[in-house]
Amino acid sequence: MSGGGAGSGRIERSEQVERPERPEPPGRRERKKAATRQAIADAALALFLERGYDQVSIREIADAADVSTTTLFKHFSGKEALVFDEDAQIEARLVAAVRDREAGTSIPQALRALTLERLKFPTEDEAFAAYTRLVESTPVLREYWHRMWMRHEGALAAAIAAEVGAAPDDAASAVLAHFALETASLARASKDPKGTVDVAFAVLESGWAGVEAGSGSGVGVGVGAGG
Amino acid sequence: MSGGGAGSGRIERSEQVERPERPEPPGRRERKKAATRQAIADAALALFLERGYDQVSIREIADAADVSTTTLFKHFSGKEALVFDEDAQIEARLVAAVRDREAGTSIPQALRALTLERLKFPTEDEAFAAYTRLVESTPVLREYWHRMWMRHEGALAAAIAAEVGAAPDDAASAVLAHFALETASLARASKDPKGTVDVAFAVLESGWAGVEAGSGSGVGVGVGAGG
DNA sequence: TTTCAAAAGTGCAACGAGTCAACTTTGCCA
DNA sequence: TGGCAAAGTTGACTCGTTGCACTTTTGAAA
Repeated sequence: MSGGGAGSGRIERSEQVERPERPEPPGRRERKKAATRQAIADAALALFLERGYDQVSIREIADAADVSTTTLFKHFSGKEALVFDEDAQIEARLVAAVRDREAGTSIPQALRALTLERLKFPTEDEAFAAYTRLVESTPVLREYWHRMWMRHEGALAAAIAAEVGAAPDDAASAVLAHFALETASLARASKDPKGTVDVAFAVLESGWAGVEAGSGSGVGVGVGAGG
Repeated sequence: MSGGGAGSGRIERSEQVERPERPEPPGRRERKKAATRQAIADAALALFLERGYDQVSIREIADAADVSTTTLFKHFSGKEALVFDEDAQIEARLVAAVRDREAGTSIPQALRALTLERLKFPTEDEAFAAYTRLVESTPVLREYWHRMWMRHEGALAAAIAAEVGAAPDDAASAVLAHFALETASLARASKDPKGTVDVAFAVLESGWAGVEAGSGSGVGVGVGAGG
């Protein structure tokens, strides 16, 4: 699920949405390149959904997309990457959730909201549900997703530190960032995701209030959303 | 670092310690089997330390130990496993730390002590330091260690739940177990491991006190539970 | 327009990890 | 001693991934 809400998951390939970021590819070359990439991704997802991730080989995907395996790996860093889009906006949304939160909202509360939003997936959309099932049921894909998600740990920690006026490598901010991000995986593995998220952020909420109050230079500890 | 204190790391192969668990192998057969396993592990570690993990192939290790690759994989589940011992006692120590803690010691406090003990490694022992360096500098080995470590999450969560009289699948206990175990990895990546452990468990300490008190229904945090 | 070199795309063959299916050796025990 | 089962061997095979060489495209100079 690389794109919970607005859209960035690989599943979107089937919806012909016009991305505002790249309205029209500049040159003929880039357009062809994008088409090749899309053909590979489409073939891969179709085969994965049909027979399961482990039952499909790279060579089969390359054949289905009518390219060589070398070309496939020029477009995607590995087999797992065939399932996910890059989704550069994840990090921006995490940082924004912390920086632009409303007054009176604590940092853990803001992160809780974003985590819940990301866990919520519409079971109505059968195609998306199938995609989710594929990722959830394949350990290597779950781990890849987890790595992608945790890659933003540093940026989130820095955003939190900036918000409370601490050094960029502040330990407490790093701890909060790590635990908050980990909550998504924890909840996903739980049989009551929402309840787990609530409990986790309840712990972080009161725990964070404690360490923040006792942190060295007491900058405006309140919720005053700077920025 | 699969064996911080008393000993269970693969590095022990060089110290001829007599393990109380298996004082003397029963038959010649099992002794030979253990010897083969040890020869493979020794050859692997020696080569890894000499040239680096990625620069050594399975076949080289098998050759050095004078066995076939098939035999090697009969003894070890994969290349990463060549570096770590099974270490079944980790889980026992985690559960014991929670169950047998002294009166007046909170569960997070007990887990903090165990985490700190596990992070502390003697830099005096050059062989062990080299082993640590190998694991730390090889991403795939770090990840493998993390997976090994987190595998005990369920058992720890159950122990915590039992201790506070909650159901075995209690969400709060699962959250505490997960966060407490994650702290080890978080601290290892930090430039001030001990400080990070202190901050992380400070968060968990006060956070846990909050949810434990309010367990049952509404957690004492007024976050608008939409949904 | 022609020419040409760099860049980008492509394909083949190969490498390393890991598996599989037969077959041989070896310890164990009746 | 004979026979069973575990341990080990061999060789070929699959699969993800990469290096190398070859072809096409592109942009700029002549």
